[in-house]
Amino acid sequence: MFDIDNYFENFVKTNKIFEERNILRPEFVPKILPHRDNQIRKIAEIVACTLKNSKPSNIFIFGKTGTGKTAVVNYVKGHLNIQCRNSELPEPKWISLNCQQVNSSYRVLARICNELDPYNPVPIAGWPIDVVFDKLIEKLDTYVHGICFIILDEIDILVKKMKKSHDILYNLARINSRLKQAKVNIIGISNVLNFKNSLDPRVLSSLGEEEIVFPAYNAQELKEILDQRANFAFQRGALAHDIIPLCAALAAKEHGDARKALDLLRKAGELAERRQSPSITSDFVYFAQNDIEKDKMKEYCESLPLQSKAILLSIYAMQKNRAGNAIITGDVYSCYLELQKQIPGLNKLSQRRVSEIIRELDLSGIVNAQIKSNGRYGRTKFINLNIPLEDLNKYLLNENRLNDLFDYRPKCIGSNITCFKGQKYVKLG
DNA sequence: GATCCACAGGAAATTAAGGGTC
DNA sequence: GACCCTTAATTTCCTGTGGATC
Repeated sequence: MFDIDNYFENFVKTNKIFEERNILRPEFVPKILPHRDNQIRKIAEIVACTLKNSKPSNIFIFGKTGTGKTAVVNYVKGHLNIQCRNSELPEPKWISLNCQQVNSSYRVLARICNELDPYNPVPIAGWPIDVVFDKLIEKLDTYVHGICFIILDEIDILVKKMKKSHDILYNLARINSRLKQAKVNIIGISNVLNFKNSLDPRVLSSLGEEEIVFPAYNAQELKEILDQRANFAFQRGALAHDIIPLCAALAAKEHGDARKALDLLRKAGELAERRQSPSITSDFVYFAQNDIEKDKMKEYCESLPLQSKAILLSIYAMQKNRAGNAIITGDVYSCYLELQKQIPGLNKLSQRRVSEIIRELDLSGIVNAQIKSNGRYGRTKFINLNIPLEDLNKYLLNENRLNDLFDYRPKCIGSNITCFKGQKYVKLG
């Protein structure tokens, strides 16, 4: 039996690992941002005209996740605000939106309005979009006495999701011609390097006046970033000498993601602390890496809608019972139709939608769906689970409606015939 | 080289839901 | 309560794909 009192007593006695763990969190902005001098200088040069009360050019910032885009913008923002205060100029207004959460034209406009005037909020739905736009102009002129920077983080998601967002971005980029007093500057941030190609040329010419690319960090740069933070985050002697190079090397393998490197280091520290180890060793880093991956998968599976869980369960059932046969989209759909009848309150989806959900599962990394052509036997996805069956079983356990179906043996698996649109076909081997 | 299969996936249409105004 | 608006989810329709087979 676990001796909880003894554990707590030992926990207090063992050496502290962390001095200040928040320093390792991604939202922490350090006083110095290593290897981002060029980008800081470029943004500073563009926004400096704010100090002469002129509107800076709109900016597009590109770079993969964890390359310091948001941190650099926040860094410049802090310094520009201080400079404005020192020069007795009105401080610019900064409105930051993450387009993953605020992902429709209406919501973007409404959110900006509500940031400017939280006491008279625009409703979350119901108004015609041009009315919201007029309201935005009114609020900008009322509440902004200088420059208003609108930061659209992950702007590519907004554009990908909505055709109408092109119009809104175009209108936002040209909003200054309708403003009497305020001036608006747009900073678009994207993780997708070729995102520009998907933009309407009108939007691109008005919005992308300046472009800044954030390259990925290499292992040496990541090591220096980790060194800088670790000095303040950990107790002296808590880190073995090889830990930071190891974390940097593991993160560098994944397109130089500093956020991932910091996460890995923090998680390794937390594991060492929980195991009451006096220091962090490389084993804790590997455990942490494994834990981060598992946590991501678990969180992803648990947050899936019921339909996606049912499709995942169909792939699970096929893989468990397939006896060496390949799993293709048609099989998964047949199995899904069998399961759907047994899950209360679950509507039947079309094969088109099921195919789309399989694609989403593939993008998330939980399954591997590779398109292959079998000549005259057609072209389809060959699907495999990317995680062990027992792990998926655990991740889906929180969905009560699926609990009785983990041992389900699909009827379609017993025959070599599959049905589609009323026609029978011989299955692939 | 033409044909065929089993989808893949883009685009448009449809439906339902949530909220507003009058 | 009727009607309008936006959005999200899904369906329907359609064209494209790539390699085995004819």
